[in-house]
Amino acid sequence: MAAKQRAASNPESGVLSQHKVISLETLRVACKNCSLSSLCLPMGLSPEDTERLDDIVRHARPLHRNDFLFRAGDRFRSLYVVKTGALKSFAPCPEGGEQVLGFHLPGEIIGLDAIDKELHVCSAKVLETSAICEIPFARLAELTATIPSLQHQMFRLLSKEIGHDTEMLLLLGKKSAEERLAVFLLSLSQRLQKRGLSASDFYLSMSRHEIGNYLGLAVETVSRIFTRFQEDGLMCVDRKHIQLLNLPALEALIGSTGQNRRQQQQ
Amino acid sequence: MAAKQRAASNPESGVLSQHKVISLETLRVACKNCSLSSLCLPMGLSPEDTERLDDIVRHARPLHRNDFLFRAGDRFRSLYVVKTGALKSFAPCPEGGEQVLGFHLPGEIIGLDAIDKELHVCSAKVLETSAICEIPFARLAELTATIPSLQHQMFRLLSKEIGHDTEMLLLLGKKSAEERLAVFLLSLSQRLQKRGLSASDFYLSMSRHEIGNYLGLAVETVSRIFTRFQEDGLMCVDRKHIQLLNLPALEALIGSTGQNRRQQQQ
DNA sequence: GCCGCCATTTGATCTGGATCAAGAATAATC
DNA sequence: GATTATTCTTGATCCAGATCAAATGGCGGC
Repeated sequence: MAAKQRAASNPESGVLSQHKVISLETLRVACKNCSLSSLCLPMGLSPEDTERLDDIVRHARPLHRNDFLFRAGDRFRSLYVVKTGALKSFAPCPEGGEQVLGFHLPGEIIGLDAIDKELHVCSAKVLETSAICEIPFARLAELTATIPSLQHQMFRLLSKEIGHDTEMLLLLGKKSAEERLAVFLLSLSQRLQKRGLSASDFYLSMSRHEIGNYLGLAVETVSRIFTRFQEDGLMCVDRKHIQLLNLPALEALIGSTGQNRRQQQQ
Repeated sequence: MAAKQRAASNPESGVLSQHKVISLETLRVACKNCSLSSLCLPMGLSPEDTERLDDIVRHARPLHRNDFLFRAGDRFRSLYVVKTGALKSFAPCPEGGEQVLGFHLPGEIIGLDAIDKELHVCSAKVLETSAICEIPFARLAELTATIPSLQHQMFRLLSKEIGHDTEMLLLLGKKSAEERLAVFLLSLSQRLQKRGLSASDFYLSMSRHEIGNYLGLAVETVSRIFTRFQEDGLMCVDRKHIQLLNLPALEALIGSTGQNRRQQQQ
């Protein structure tokens, strides 16, 4: 299987969107042995509690590009954790388009927004072959009731998601196109780094279209700004392959530097 | 009880921002007698469990316009529920402005985004004299561990907040200024109605500036669109006093009608 | 390897809403 | 009640980024 050789030969390569196939063995890794546990639900749990959590986690077979993990309207049963690969979640717009709500990398949890109505209001679609852990929510809720630290971890995760959405609101409400792209690239960079991959050299698993949609920009704008960043020596773009050549300069773009769009409030 | 007489004498008056003074008695109302319990944490709890929740809730003295409930950077200790009045929450922008993140009406919970980092990342400021229940989070977490339905209610609340943020992302990412205002007005209308107030006649407790900031628009745009809506017979605006004259037409503005801004995806 | 489709880039033009600039209406201060 | 400071409205102008239009380049399918 192709993935095994890749993983064995080059465990640190920043390959995010390469056409790799997931080895079945990868899927059998228990939470306690999972390299993502520090990013995921088991974070901070005792070994015993981690094992109890592990008992309810289902390790599904890998999904492939364009597969749906779930669709808007589906009944909510489980949360999902990305183990390898990448997904996007998006909400259908009443008029027929969609709003990309997020991209999900290994260790990230999908489906938290569906707990309230017990209904998925957005869809999740696979961007590149992905292995995904399924956590039936009813059983998780039973478990959290008896493991205080897991309960707290769940509260934290839900809260973190709110905090993230809040940052996005600020981004969409106040930042220029350039700043949005800079934030996007740096966010990807940091998240990949946390997963032990390169912070400055990676492959995009999403299209320019999806990036634009996510950031509230037209495809053309995304493309133009990528070119501009490249001209300015901030990055090197080759199709899906991204190299960030000047992280500090990108960070500077976000903060006080580039005057952002709309007026500042009273 | 003051709340009761108000409800009895004029249950439909849409007074949201009038300079009313909160009776001290209002503050003593236990959760089980609170008219907001159906919107708030106790929702679905048994009478006994509600009482246990009530034991940990602190009823603070009323806060006045421009008071801070908490500030960005404060240590997180408690969640807050608006009992009467209105608040706004906002995040400071790195460059010195702020992004209004939400307006909070009676029955709504503030502070969920701070659980993760145990730090408030946004500030909450009082728009009009408000009575607020404080719920120390540590004690709430103890309680949720022993009351499964309360735990579930907490999960639901957190999830609902995520869902709400998601809607805002769609609004800021894809909708025109007109649609944003329509969504804003209808959202207020619906929330007031849930609280037993008029859905079509109310007072705004926030400035045009704050509305614009919240919706990612300039003040001038807010003002202009209010005038336009008025010219079109959709509403009647007099300073802070709003009367929605044609709810269906406003709703139509949101959906398929007005072609919205940015392109539809892939 | 060849064909056709889709994604991406680049250029030209258009426009919604920002920004600038005054007034007008209210509210706060003394 | 006069004075000053806000907030809100309205008009004129500007511009970032959308939209339109085309050329180019990869890639999947066969």
